[in-house]
Amino acid sequence: MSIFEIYINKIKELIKKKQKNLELKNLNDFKNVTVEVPPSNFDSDLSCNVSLILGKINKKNPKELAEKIKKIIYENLNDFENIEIAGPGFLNFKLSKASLIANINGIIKNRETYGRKNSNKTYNIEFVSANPTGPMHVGHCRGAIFGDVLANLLKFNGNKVTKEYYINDYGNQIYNFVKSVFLRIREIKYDEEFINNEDLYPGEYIILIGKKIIDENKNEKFDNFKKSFELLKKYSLKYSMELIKTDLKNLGIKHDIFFSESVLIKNKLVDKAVSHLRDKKFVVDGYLKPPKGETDSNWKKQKRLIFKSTLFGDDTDRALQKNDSSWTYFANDIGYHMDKVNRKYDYLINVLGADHTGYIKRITAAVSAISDNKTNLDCKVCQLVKLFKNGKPFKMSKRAGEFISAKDLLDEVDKDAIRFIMLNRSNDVELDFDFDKILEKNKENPVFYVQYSFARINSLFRNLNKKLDYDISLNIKNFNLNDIEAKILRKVLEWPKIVEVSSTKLEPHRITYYLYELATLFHSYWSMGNEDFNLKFIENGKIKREEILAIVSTVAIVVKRGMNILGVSLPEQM
RNA sequence: GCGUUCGUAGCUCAACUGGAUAGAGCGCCUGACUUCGGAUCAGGAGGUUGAGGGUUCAAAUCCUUCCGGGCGCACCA
Repeated sequence: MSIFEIYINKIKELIKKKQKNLELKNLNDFKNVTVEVPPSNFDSDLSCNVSLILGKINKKNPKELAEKIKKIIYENLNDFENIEIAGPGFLNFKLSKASLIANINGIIKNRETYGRKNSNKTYNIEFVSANPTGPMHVGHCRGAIFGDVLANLLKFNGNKVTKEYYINDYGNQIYNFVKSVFLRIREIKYDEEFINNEDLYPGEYIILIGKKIIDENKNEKFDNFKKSFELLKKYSLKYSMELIKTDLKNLGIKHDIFFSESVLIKNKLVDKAVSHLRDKKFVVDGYLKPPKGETDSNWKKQKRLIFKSTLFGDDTDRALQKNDSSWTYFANDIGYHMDKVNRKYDYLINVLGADHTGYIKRITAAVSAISDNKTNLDCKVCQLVKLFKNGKPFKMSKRAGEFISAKDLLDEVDKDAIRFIMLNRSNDVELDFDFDKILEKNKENPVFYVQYSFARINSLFRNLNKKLDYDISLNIKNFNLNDIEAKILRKVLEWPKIVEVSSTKLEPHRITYYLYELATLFHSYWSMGNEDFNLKFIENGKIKREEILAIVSTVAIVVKRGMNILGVSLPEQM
């Protein structure tokens, strides 16, 4: 349990017990009552808003109520050295030396699990799901890393997480992809010019795939597209998935399940899902309304199968069949999601690119319909990545087949830096990715800055001939923290809160920000010895005070836990 | 037009699902290297949180009307 949970529970219990003395009629289950980190300008470790909340529902002056609660806490708990009432009625607590020591010891003792928010749910995270028509590009990287770190985070808390990739290996795009490979093969084998048009994939990788296929099928003439189609499809998909899997591997990502759309269709999962929804009357024969703003000249009214997604909050009902009565992409996706629902996860998460925002309502509607509102699907959108080099943006042009691929990125920048930078923004904000900054070894590069703090801590321990997990013993009689040490410890105590919020909100960027802040405090602490010789850590080869090692150890522990979740390496020396 | 998302310091962004005096980095100005690794640090200037209205003890955060950018918008995937 985190320090915040421990004290919120203690305070609640105490107030419940003393409810009459406090003349509180209504506790309302302590809804919205929290223990938080106070703003940094207050010299306190913890802060509680209980008197503001209870004051309001009991129509009492919050400051007066706070005084009473403060008195009761003093009389019943001896964890605090000081309690202050601040602002409109916050209770600010300063922990006693004994409880500070207990906390530090607890962190050091439970270094592997410190910060964990215990939970044992099952999650399915679908992410990347890049079309198998070509290698991954930079935008996919962001979603890939986001999903992977989310998985790490949820696993850290004790949940079971399945990482899944949906392969869209069906439909027109695959036809065009295979055709492109065919035409490239004709080009190589028979010197026929490859004439690009909008439906085809011109990229260089298509040529490579073509060459590989030629090598593996020496006797095949490739004189008839129809005849060669199945063979070409098999190999083309295989090789392009290999490209994608290599990129993922180089980013440090491994999915548990690759789920194929064409297998889904072959196994009639779509038919099953649709008839399931038809039984519930959510799928009917009907007519779609023409899109608004469209003049009806192009609009053909046609009877088709329709999913009534408006019953579940969508803006319009959605077609499940095309004009030729084959399934739409959405229908297939319903089949896929029914399969996920049937696999009985507690939570489903889809990580999507910004261009799929418009798809969210209908797919969440579908999941609600399939599961009778029992399964919750959370769609997280990763916004665009904008690349910069030499201060200038580069553009990606899909038409010319020129885009910056994950491989291009990995060739220049190591995976640690890519992972950290991609998470250095909230997922719903566009991200500027600067090739130059990321290669620098200074403060402008946050990955380096955080790694460097850990390296410095290791260097300190090396100088003392001690190991990082050396058994620190603190003595209550002469335990004393200076201002910066108290500040650092408060930051370290905040770690469980960061884990909790990041995982409940599914926002891993909070971890990168936090680690940067922690590293800043640490570097500042480290450098104080430059200003004032008395603040140096070591004298005559020995540590001056045991508290220093304790504080620094807790920093190392948290940095390590954080970077593990981010999947970023943490060298002991740089 | 509809939906969705964002708008916070000169620039790029945070802000603990409503909290206290809105915080970082870059850039700008001023300082600290006989170093426990200066690959760093200390200090300063910089804000009507796009605009107006509302909800309340408390709003960048919730509601509402505008303004402005991104993305999407039958039968593609």
